[in-house]
Amino acid sequence: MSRYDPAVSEPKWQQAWDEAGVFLARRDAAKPKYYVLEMFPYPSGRIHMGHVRNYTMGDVIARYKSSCGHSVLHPMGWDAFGMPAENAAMERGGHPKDWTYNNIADMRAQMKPLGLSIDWSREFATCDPEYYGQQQAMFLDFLEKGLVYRKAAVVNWDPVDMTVLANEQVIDGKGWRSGAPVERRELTQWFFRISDFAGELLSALDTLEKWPEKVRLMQANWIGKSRGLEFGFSTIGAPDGFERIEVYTTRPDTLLGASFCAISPDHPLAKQLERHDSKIAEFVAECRRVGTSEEALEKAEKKGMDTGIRVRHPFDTSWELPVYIANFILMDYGTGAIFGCPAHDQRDLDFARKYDLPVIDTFVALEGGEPVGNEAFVPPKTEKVKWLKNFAWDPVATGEEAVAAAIAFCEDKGVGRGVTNYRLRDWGLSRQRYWGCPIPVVHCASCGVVPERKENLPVRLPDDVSFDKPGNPLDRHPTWRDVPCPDCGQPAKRETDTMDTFVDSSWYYARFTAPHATTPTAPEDVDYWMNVDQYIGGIEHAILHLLYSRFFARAMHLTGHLPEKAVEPFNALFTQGMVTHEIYMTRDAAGRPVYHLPEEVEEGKLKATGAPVEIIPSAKMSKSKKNVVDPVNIIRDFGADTARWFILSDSPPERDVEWTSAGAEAAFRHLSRVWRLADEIARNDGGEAAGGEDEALLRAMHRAIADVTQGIEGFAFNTSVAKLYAFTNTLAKSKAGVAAKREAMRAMAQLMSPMTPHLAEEVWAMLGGEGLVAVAPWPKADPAMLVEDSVTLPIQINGKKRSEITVPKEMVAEEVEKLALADEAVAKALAGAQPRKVIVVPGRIVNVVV
RNA sequence: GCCCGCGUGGUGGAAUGGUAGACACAGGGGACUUAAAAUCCCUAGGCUUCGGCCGUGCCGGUUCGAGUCCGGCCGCGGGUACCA
Repeated sequence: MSRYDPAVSEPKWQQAWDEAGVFLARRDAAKPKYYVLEMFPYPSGRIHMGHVRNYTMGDVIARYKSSCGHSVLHPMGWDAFGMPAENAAMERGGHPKDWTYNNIADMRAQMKPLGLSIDWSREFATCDPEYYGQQQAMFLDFLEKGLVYRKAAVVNWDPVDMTVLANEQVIDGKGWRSGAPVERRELTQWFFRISDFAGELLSALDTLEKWPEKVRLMQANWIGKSRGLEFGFSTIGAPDGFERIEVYTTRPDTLLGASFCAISPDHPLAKQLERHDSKIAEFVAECRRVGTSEEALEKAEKKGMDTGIRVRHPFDTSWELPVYIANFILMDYGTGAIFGCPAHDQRDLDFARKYDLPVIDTFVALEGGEPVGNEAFVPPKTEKVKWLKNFAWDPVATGEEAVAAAIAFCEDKGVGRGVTNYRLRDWGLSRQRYWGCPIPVVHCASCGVVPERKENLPVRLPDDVSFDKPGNPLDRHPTWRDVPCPDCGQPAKRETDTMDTFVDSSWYYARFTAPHATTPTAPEDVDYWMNVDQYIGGIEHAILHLLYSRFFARAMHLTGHLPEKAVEPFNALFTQGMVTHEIYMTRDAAGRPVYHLPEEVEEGKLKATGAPVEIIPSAKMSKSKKNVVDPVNIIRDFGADTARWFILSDSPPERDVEWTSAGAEAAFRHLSRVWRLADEIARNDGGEAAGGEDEALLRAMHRAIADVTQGIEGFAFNTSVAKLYAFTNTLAKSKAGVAAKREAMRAMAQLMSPMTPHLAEEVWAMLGGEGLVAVAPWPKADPAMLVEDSVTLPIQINGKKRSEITVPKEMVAEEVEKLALADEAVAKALAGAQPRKVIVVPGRIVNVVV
């Protein structure tokens, strides 16, 4: 090779790694293990730069840990069930299974050239019957342990297509295909009892020290622990069976400011009323058209309707409050009914103003405070305020103290009880779709819901299905549905709902430890490999996927599939940012935007026509905006190492990174430069250095080892890259002798090997490195080579830098202070006066306060 | 709406509360070349009366010292339980 040619070099080294089997994960009692996992991809058919970024980061960690002497597990698989496969079948014909497996083959072929250190022998897809069969076995174990149950739940219903819609398929309250207004409909569905674990899932967050604080916070808020009061209003004029309305409130301290009671449109009382009252029926129907997502419900205009029913205030039976049905009350939270205190809650106040309800603002207020206008007064939780009116507590109390006192008072009076409530709801796993894991139960007219026998697993998806009609083809399958009851043998019907794809991704990490075991997990393998030491993926999974996985690991422990140590399956979590790109746009004759691929644009103009394009600032790469760069093209043009180097170089891993063609070219130029430098050093075998040059280079080398290692350990790959740039500059300019240069260049190869593994092998081989750099031990920085004799300190006057002095590293503070005060700039600033204060931070800074 | 982040030169970014702008991109200047490409070197926050002054989204606070900590805004992004 006479120049750096990744097209030749990269396949060569990939073959060498394969032949040496260096990425096969082996249980090795003599070594510490390290399990690094990137969130596995959905097989859309094309890899994108986000994948490249995710897997490159994982690869850096995997290769680095391997060099540090760990036995590394770094697997890859496919999150292969889900709606896109069914949509493709509906739009283009064909079968979801073929579409999915073809996509997997395509994506695997696109990924392999990246040179990732993946143990491909462990690959699986969640749609493999071998995988989902084990998932069904676990479902049956969960069922036996009471971790799964059935109840009625609300779904989005498209009345024209006669099918259930995902929230994503509801656009402005209408079905995405039919355009018909969506309705809410109740179905009996399966649920995991994740809410039973709410307290533990919350408290265990404290143990996840290597998780980002923001993720733990988001999960804690999602679980939403609250302490409140549950009590009953007795009703006047309500239908039989509704003598009381149970209410949950986190604000019992404001009970004396109550002015209305409101119930959810899905509350049993609302359902009862709508049967006999057309106006209520109309209003409730309107509420139900909003869809089921919390976002849609909360953003909708707050509306209510007076039912005509009244309730009595628990402290004063002559005090009557109206009962409204309100669209912002969620049936899933608390009891589906609230009381409103407009003076001290903004939403209640808006509601009260809208419907002309009383605002009782004399109850809680800061002394001398203004009466409530259109802004509610919410007492601070932890700050003491004076309560002008209260029923039991010290009038000077914090909001939290007042709540606790109010609960105690109510319990004492027998009008309610303090309860701990969680916002977290049980996890509904039923999906009315074909392309998912079948739920292994049978419905029998005489035996009820009967679990399938384990020896009959997997319950396979039938292949002969059609997608010419909307809805779940399993429902209309001629034979698959009809089976004998596993208990009594009478004709019965199989459950046609399949599982949420989040179930598939809630335990795949455990399956990777023994992907072909005939049980869900194998004890020796989970004992050795679990937990995942480093998990890497997008922040968009901060709540659902990660919370479900934490629940699942606990459930798997209770059913004997995971050891206790694995109930928190991910020791460390890293959430990466997105890959973004500028958007190039022109407009058609009608003024509508037309988007163009980056490769069709040059210097702000369309290559084909020369027409100028409008450049829209960087945004997440998406097909619809055409601001996508295909990794395959980058690898073709520059090689995988360039793609890897660039994606690691510019931005901190947790932030978004903007892909630019200029940046990619610069990365390629740098790698070429490193290659040339290595080539030059390898060819030059004569000459000795002038004195001191060798040491200077070797000091720089040890500095680079220390800094690059620190960058990798701290997930700051961009700073590792910057240090390697600097080290390259130093090496290129160095006048050191050949031996020192060779040593430095070999260190360069090793330090680069996690990021640009192919180039590193090439350079390593050029310089006579032994074996593969992929298996060479990680270099260690010599602490003696890192210390400097002297240090340059900035001198500040009143916090602004005015001068600097260079002093011996060990100089004591008093000496430094003396020298600093003698400095010309300082003397000038002082003008003969004494400084008020001198702050000397050893080794850092001197600040003179005048 | 609610929860969680993020905001630093023309651009991506660096900076244990301690010299803001490391490293790189784009730019400018130069060397080499018949020329170009490639490569190498130099330069570079803004303003300036050349004394300095101003600068990390905006406003305020804590501190000897704030990009960093606190409070309040603005903008953008993620999630919001059936997208994965």
